[in-house]
Amino acid sequence: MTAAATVTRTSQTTRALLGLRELILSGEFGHGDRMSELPLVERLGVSRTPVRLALATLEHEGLLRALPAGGYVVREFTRADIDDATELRGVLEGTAARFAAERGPARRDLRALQTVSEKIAEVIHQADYESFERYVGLNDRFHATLVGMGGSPLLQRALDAITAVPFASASAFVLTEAELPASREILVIAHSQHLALIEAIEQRKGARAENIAREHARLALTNLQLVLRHRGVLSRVPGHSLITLKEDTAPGSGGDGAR
Amino acid sequence: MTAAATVTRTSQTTRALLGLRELILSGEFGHGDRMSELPLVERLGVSRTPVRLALATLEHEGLLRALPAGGYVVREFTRADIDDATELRGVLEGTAARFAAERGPARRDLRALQTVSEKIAEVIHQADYESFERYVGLNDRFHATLVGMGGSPLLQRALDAITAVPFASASAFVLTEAELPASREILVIAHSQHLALIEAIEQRKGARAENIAREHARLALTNLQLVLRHRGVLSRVPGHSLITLKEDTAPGSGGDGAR
DNA sequence: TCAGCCGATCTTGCATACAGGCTGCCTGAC
DNA sequence: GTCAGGCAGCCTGTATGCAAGATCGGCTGA
Repeated sequence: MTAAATVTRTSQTTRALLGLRELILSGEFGHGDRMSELPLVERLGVSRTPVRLALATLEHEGLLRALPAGGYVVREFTRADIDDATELRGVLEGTAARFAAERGPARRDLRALQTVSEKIAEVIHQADYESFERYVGLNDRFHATLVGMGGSPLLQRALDAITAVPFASASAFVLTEAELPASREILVIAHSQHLALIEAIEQRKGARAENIAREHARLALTNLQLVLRHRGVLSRVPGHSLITLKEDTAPGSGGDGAR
Repeated sequence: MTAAATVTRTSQTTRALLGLRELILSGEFGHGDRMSELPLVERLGVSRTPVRLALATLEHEGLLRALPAGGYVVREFTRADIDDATELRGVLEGTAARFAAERGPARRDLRALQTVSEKIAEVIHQADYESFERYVGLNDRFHATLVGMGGSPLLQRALDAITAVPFASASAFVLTEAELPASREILVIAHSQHLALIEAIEQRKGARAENIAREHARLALTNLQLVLRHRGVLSRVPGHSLITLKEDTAPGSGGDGAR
């Protein structure tokens, strides 16, 4: 107890939650795998109580599915789930943008969006991997600011629930495509949408802002299609083991199809 | 949900969850009240473990708020929260309607909507309290069918999260206004919107369906305003004790303000 | 050889014991 | 009289013990 005391002030439940999410998203468990408590206790170094609480939380988040007879299994996500989650993210972010426009954005929020946007403009004109990493951070900040400008905690909660789905977050595939040729063009398009979004909000054009945000989210699906044409890179996205793409069962190739 | 079916399998956690929700919504606890575990154990007749699990669930649902130092308090809902929740419900139901229209509705789903709609048409032309009760059931069924037609489990989840907010469900105020004169007119309007919605979905006009569903949700706010003009009836809505309407804090009246 | 039944083990759900921390009150000293 | 310090009670987080249930495998009988 004293040994790890310096490591963390976090509670056991938090440690269990983070550890479990990491285990699941890293592909340690595939979809359908049962999450028995005792092995997890051993694995995570905490007792059953926090593990059980973390499991319940992950079920609420949608990463696990509760069995009728008790216990949890890792959920499966289909291509349709990703499409749905992305579309819904667009709908909700669009609503946030509309709210921001209708209610009149705060001057400092607009400035924040513009500042992030300018930094993004610098980053996307470089092609190195580090720039892509910076882009992810900036992009997330842009979206977080935007959602915050909606001024609705409930909306924020709903969005958090949606983006818990693997692959549904705003910059899910950016790092994946860092090495793909067409990637930079997509970032350019995304940046132009950001600019248009800022303009629409500034001019308090709610409907336009909403539509732009929706279309902006759909760009992620273009990303997905791009990534799917280069199968190899998919495996570096966290949570890829939870996805089942029907056409993915390539005939004859075998590989890890053993399971 | 499945009311009678699960009665036999009543786990302690489920009992605690239902009991707690009942306690909170019935006004037993006001907003800001701390939900200590031991008193609840005594009250609900189950041990701390299921109580704790139920508390965590209610926090995920949004009815409770976790304190930084540990423990939970009953959340407070403002008028802005209700407005937001209603608008968001409209956005999500609108999305469900759009999905249904775009993907092409199943024949039997359309029939179901029409059947419910015809029954509603009969009910709204009677003014007795029983008819209002039947209306609530039919209305909920209409909305549930509509959301199901969206074909998106994620959307369904998000909507469940929204309507957990007191006053945000589709027929939150209907029973309240059963005795108010203007109520029947509102039901007539709602019914006409239902019909338009069915038509739009049938004709696969997604944008129209979406807009109608949004406006349909906003009708609930008209309801709310109507109810607020007759303060007395508000107290029979479940969860009213969680709402703080700013103008509602009459100065000096005291009453149960003793906390 | 196959099907059905029985038992053992694993697993979860529940209860409770234990420890640490926070709050608030009380008392003593200045 | 006031302030500070300490103490006690409560409250939560965590661990573990216990029992019921489900599942799986093996054995037996037809």
